[in-house]
Amino acid sequence: MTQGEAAPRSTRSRPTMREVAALAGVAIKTVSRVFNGVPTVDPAIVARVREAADKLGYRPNLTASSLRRGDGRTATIGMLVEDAANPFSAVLTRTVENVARERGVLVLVGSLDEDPERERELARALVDRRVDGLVIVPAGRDQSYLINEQHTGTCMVFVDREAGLLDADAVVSENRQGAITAVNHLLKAGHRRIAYLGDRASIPTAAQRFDGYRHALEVAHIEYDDEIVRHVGSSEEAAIAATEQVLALSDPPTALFTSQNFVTIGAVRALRAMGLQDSVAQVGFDDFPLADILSPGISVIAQDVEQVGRTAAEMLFRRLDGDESPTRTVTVPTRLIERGSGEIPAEGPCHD
Amino acid sequence: MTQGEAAPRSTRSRPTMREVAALAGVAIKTVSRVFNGVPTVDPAIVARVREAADKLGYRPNLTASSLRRGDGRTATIGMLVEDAANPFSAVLTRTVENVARERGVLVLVGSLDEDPERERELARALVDRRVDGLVIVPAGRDQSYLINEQHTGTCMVFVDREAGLLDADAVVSENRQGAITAVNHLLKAGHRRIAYLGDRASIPTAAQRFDGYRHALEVAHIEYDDEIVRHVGSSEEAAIAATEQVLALSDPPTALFTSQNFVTIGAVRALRAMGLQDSVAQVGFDDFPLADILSPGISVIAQDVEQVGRTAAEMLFRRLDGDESPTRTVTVPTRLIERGSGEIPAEGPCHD
DNA sequence: CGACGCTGAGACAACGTTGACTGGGCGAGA
DNA sequence: TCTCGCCCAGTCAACGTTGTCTCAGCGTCG
Repeated sequence: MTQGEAAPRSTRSRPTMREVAALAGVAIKTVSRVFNGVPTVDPAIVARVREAADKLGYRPNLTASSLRRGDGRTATIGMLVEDAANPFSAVLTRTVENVARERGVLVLVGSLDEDPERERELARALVDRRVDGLVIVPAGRDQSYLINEQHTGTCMVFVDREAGLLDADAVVSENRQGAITAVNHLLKAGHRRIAYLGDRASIPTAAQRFDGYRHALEVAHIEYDDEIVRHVGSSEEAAIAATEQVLALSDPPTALFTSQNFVTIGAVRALRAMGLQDSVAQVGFDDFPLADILSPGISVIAQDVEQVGRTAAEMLFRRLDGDESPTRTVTVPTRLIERGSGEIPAEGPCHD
Repeated sequence: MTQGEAAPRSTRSRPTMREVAALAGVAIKTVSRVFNGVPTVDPAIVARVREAADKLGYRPNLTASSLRRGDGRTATIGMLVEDAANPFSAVLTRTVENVARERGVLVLVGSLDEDPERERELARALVDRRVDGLVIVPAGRDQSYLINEQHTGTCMVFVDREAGLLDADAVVSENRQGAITAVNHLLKAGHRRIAYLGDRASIPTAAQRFDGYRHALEVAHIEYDDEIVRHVGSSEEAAIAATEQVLALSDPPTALFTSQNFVTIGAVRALRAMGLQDSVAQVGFDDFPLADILSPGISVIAQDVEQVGRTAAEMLFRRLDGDESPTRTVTVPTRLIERGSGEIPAEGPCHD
């Protein structure tokens, strides 16, 4: 809490083309031409205009420009994620930003916190600012409120989950197959009693992963037991509690499939607190930093978040460039990373 | 890569107030009044206008509005961070977003990757879009290029590092004192040979932390030895290499002060690879997820990123509300979190 | 030497909206 | 009954820019 000096505020207002034109002794339209790189302007005049602009500290007003311009483009896209602070959303944002930057496009970011109401509000706020396109990780299950915007030319791509009640492009991870891979991996290590701990079942990705879990068990002829299935939401605390509960059962699981990031971490904490990290196997869905450095390392089904983000951004810009092909959903593969926790063998009598 | 249906694109263009007015049978100005909540409109007319707007799917154009409006506010601020994907930046972004949201303000985000050129480009891009204010984690050491914008009424707050050659508000963490605390903590555990591993010295925060390191050693009458000081940048790989190097010295350090996030994590990896995690002490600057779950847990000087972000956003909005008090720099305290790695005692002959 | 095309710059209107002003209708007070 | 003032909706211009059109000047070719 230091230093200072008289703060010079809003002394003069921002110069406009009019003022630059006056100083350079040309018409306003000529200034416009110079700043738009129109080649039919006398180099001497270009120099005079540039000089005048520099002297005044002139910067073009993109909002006015986009208003007048034919295409009405704002060179801005909107991005709605679950929470800008979480690693998945952060990496996604950055990847989209990278693609956008190549085209001089900036990204407006909003966090939804899984609140469908907020999703609508923020989507509207973005539309009101006339963003050229939207990248949305939807919180709700009904995006029909965007149907109007879609018809009036706002391009949009959904990420991680498909849009509900709206025909739109989407990029998703291979959730169901990833879950199947995870469970099969545990089965291969001899486990027959595998708990499922995941996010609320109302969340589409969670539902798909759960579906994969059930499918894999069914194929292996293992009876489904909802005693060892918990849809706990995405908090570490809830995951810790759930882990403790299932392991306190009279017939506890020998392996855990944790289908969401924070759930995985919560389970890791719980296992360590109980000293079971080396005897209960675990495979998590979604990789996380330092998963490899724990002991044992945590085996995961890793999503390729960069690929998801890049694909989504590229699809969006292709639409903006006029692609009118039918909408599609691109599925990005996941892959198993073995680090130790998923390879812990089942204890007790061997069923092989 | 599935599904599809004829994609209906840009069929009609977005409706305007003119069209709503025509449908409702009123003047365009009346529509404007309705959407701005002006109370002197007949409720029956309000209803008619709203109905017409809904039928057309009308949404006001904020860019046009802000152009015409007296204050010229766009209800958008710009945020430039080091990398939207890294946890520090992501949390910062989210905190600023939260404060902005309360005021109906959206946030444009850009990543600088420590590139001063990019900083200028993106700052310009934001100014060209007439953002109401800027929150900047500066990459360069010279922000005088913003002097014009400052004088023409663009408010700005710098975060994590103060602005160079520009008198502007800033919110920074207690870097020097935090480093002193870290080193003192290691001294208290009996260490006399403490390595410094940090980001490039050209980065202001790194320089301040390094300064704290030297100061603490000086106060403790320990001779400075640049054999065990490495300014390695912010990559894990470089940190791993540096850690290996200093520990391979004939007179290796018994403790490490790692002054940056990725450096800390790199050192953690290197120590584990060498099996030294329980014999070489370590204190890191900046907390990171799962630091507590490692064994030993990693002791850190934690920055209060939320507080930094919130403070910066609040300062910015106070300026936007007309605060013309002298600029100031707010310093947010850091705190030591003991988790084990920093409490490992010095081996060998005791000097006490 | 005159008509013509071309080059380069300016005039004007418009993008979608709102600030400032105008004007019609109506009730109240003289 | 007339006037004054108020209430409410409409007209007009302007925000900063660019698309369209116009026009002056000049070189060229028949």
